[in-house]
Amino acid sequence: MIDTSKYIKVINPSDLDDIINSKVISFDIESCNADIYDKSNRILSISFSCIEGESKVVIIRDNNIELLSKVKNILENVATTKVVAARPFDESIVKEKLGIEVKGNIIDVLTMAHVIDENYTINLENVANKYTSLKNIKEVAEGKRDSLKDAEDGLLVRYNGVDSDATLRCFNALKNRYDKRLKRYYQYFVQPVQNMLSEISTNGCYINKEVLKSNELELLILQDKYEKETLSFIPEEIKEKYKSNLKLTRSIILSEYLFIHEKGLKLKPQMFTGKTKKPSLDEKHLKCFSKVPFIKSLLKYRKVGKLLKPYIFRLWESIKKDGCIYPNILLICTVTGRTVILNPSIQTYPKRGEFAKYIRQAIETTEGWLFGTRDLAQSELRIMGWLANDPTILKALKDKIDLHIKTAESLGITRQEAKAINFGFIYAQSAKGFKIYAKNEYDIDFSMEESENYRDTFFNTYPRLLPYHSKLISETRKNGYSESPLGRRRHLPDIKLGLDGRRLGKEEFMKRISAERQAINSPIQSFSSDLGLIAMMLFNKEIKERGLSEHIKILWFIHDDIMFRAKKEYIIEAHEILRDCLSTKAPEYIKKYFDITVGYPIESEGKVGKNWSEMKSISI
DNA sequence: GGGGCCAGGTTTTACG
DNA sequence: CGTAAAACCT
Repeated sequence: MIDTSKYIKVINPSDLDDIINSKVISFDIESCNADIYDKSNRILSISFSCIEGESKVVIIRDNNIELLSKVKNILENVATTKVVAARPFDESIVKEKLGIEVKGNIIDVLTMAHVIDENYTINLENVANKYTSLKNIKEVAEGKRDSLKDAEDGLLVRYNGVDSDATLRCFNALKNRYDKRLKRYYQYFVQPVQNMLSEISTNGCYINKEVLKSNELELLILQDKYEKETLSFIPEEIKEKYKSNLKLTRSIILSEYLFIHEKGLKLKPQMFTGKTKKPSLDEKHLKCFSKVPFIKSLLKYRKVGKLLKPYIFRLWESIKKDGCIYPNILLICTVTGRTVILNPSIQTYPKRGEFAKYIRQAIETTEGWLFGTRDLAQSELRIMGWLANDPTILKALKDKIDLHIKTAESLGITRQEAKAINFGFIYAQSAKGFKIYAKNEYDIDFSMEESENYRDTFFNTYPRLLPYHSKLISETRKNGYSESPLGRRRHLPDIKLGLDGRRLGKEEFMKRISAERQAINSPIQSFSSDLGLIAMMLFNKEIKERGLSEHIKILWFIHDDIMFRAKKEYIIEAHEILRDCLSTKAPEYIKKYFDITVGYPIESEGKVGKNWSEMKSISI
């Protein structure tokens, strides 16, 4: 049982004196819901801890002015370090609902935990269970959490109190687990980037609802048309059999019509699903029969449906009262340090194909503003060439020869094919993997021998890649984790399977070679992402220092692409600043704080546009 | 003895 | 309710 006897409701401002006098405090907010920009949402209480096992909980819904001013003093005191769980929620909601700007160093214990071990679900309860003696903190809610709004003070105090207590205990436990290298990664990468992400989280992006509505209507009409058209091909016998729930999304109906039923198409399946070995129904396989009118129609129906449900309908849900979206950028989510964007999940928005414009047109700037994007040119290939010290890649970069063209020339294939080969082989794809890949992507049948030849030619062209792969694998085996140049770690226990000489079963063997490829990919992918984020952080800093905060607003980062909006008259300047942050300031920062010289030219390409559908390249 | 979709994600739907 | 498959992104 959790001892909640020292979680105390604050009555007088003086009850908070120990908090205001502490160097390190934790705090936690309870609100009606998780949506900061929801007008009906409000803060219920705020809890502080400065000693493990104790919490001071201020009930905000009582609206005690005297207490609120004390809370403001605490949160705005630059001299105290504030520890929270899950930035930037607490600081953002305090700013939005109470107008209080949290100042001083803000540290997120969930981030601290993720940097130590990226392989498990991060939430306060898990972290507390793993690192502290405070177990199962959800217990204090007595199994109910949905009605905190009307909960009696006692429950609110316990519920809120345990969170700030757990947060403080996690902080104390986790800081002892940081060695020098992790500390450096945290201090000079994680912390400043998280501060930047918190700052830009309030830079909304306008959505043109008229455009969205009319595109949606157009798609709904198309969807209806394709559905009727597709269904009309299916014979009555099959329709009758499934009449209780006749839908084109049901695999059983499609399979029966395509492959099985006497009155159906009787097609011979060529590709099968991974786990269950059923005839595949995905686009790739269906395209093998692209002459069949039913399949053409079905694929269109699917495309339109895909655009409507996850993209257009979900986008509506993300638009706030002011007509803007405020996407949530997560820094601690993926095992390699790539960011994830949610609400809406814009990093998956279609970019190519005839339907992409239906969603991207609605993401539009307001009058007088323009979007700018800048993406890192061939980021991961360049990083691989640098870290492997591969003479061919480094020379091509020096001579400004496109790396995909270089591969295309060496292997006697097109640039597009070379692109796929580059991305496959730099992360140690096998000849057999390549054979399957070439079949899937280009419908080219290579013999095993031809595939092996391509692989051999590739690695002869870039001779330092294989030795570098071996080095990464052996280092990861030794340490149990791979490490990026800046010090981000990826724990890969499976890489040690079979090293004791034990014969491995197929499954275990697959786990091991998968871990080996991950060991090769992780440091590269991680560094690429970190570099972009450092540049973004420096861009943000530069914007503030030049007094341009009202004219340039950073929006988000999609793996190698930074997106911002700027007033028309500042768009050129914004691009110039960001370009310099990427190619010059970021490597300077990395040299200064990590003592690493980035050994390849960092180049980026800029685009500008009124909406996200029609972005045009610019020569800056 | 050889095995093998390059890696990292989100969201939706159907199904047992 | 968890898993698999599908479709979208870098």
